[in-house]
Amino acid sequence: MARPNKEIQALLQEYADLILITGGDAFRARAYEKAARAIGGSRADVSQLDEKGLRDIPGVGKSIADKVVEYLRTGEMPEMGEVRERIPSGVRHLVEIPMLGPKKAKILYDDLGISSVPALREAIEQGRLRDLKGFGPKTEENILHGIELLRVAGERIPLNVATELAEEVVAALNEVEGCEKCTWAGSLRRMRETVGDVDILVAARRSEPFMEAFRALPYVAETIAQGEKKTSIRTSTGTQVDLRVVPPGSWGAALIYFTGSKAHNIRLREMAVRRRLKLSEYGLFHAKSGKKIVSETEEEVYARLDLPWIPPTLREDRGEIAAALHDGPRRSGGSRASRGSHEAEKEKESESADEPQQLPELLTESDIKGDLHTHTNLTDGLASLEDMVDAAARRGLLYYAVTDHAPELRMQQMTEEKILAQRERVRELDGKRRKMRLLHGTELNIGPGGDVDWPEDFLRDFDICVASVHSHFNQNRDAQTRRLLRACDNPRIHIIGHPTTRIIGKREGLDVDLDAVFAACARTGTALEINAHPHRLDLHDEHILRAKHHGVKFAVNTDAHSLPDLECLGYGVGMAQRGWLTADQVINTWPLRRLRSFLRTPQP
DNA sequence: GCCGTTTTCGGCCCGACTGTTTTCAGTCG
Repeated sequence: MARPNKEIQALLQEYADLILITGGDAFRARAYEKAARAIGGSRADVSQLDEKGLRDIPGVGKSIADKVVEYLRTGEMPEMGEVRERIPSGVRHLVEIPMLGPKKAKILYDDLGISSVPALREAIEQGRLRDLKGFGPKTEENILHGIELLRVAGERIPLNVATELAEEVVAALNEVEGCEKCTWAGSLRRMRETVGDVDILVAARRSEPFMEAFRALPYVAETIAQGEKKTSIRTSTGTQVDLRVVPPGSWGAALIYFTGSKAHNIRLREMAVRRRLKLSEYGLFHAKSGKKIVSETEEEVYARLDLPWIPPTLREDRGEIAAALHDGPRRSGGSRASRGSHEAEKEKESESADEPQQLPELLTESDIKGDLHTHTNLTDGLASLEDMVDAAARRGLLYYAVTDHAPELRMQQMTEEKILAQRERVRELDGKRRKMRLLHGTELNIGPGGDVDWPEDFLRDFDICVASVHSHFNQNRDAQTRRLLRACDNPRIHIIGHPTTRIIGKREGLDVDLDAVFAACARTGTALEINAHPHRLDLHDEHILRAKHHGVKFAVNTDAHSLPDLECLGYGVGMAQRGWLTADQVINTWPLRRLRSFLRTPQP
């Protein structure tokens, strides 16, 4: 997505936050927030738009359009400068703490002069919040917990942010003369749900031009370390990026080494040692002579260790080595390793895994035929039905479900009339965009007792029903579990959306007996969503691995609320891969006929 | 600050929950 959009979005959002913190008009703040979201979600590159074009974006009026034009022209927004001078930037970080909003942040700053998260923690520890109006012991406790959540998440960045950054760095370094190969490695390549720092690997004969180009990137704020083989920088948004340049002949070994995980690498090195070899980022060598054996591609290195190539998303030391040994090196062309040592290895590695299994034929993004959870501006989406459908069709989907929010999510003001009118329009558009077929559905709200919004006979006429928890996050474990089990038992519900409802770094998942839910899903034929939104990624890999054992089916959905959201599918696929899923276990890889039959089958 | 077929002023998603209070403010979705 266009970088200026994100920049403007952040700027307007910051301005909205500051309006609230200074006690300004809440509606004015909301207007900025809305405009920020609309610009962030807009397909058009705002830096290419004039005032008129900007005002065509819903929620952007004359005042905001003028400010944006001014900012794009001069790099400044005068109003912002003024308010920034009055409010230290740290005060704004206070509202990033869950449970702490602008009103409380203002009190903390006005009465106690607290202008940073560490200062707030200190003030709580010193008991200085005790006589502040509206702050009790429970609030203190919640704030401390919120700070902890923030700290844990704050050191890591969301997968999409890291991906966008890595794409830019790789694109820039690919332009440097002498670049033979360039890609990202590390936890980003393994598609972990959050990323601590971004690792970039280049294959080239000379490293200096790359180090130089790297340090000169426009968003580099500081150089942390610089040398011949490695340079580390920090971006203006605080993310560390490491660049390693290796000789082209070492590419494969280096890519394995820098992709990790550490545990996976240790296992590989142990296997090398048992073969009287030595594995490093420069290659696989004879231990005694130091003579290089292989190092050019990942496949070669794995094969020489009697393994097929292992997909990066599996390299977490969760049994993938044992599974790969089970398969042997055949897939990658094979080697002439001695039979005896191979068999011994299998046994040894199998001991450490719970049960020997084969490497799965992993789900890939191209296996996904449709998206089964999406929104439009009929509720809280940013784009119209027509635009969402067009964009989905352009992405090559064969089918697409429109599932706007049901009435219990009251802020969306859904009614039967509205959803029926939408259904008519969906029927008209069905098959009209690159022959993509449309399903009309809804995202129901699972109430505190497990009931859902609309009556049974109204639900029957939807092609598909996703049901999700949007409220009452703090019920006790028993109640929460009963609630979800009741939803699983509802024959009208096909998919449980974002099953744990966690928001990465913001909100923990529900306290619920997930194994009971997984078992119920398997029993009733209710699919579990793998929500691809980078802030959710829910279920996550470990849950998927557990659910899979129960025999559950999954749906990898974007939950798109805007056109760019449709592009997030790959993050969900990454999570599914980390959960060792094959295409057949994911219902939206199925042909439409099979999917429809699954949706129609009355559940026991 | 934005918006409009009930409009150019006066609304602005609205209800629930939590923790603080003693009738309500702040936060969330």
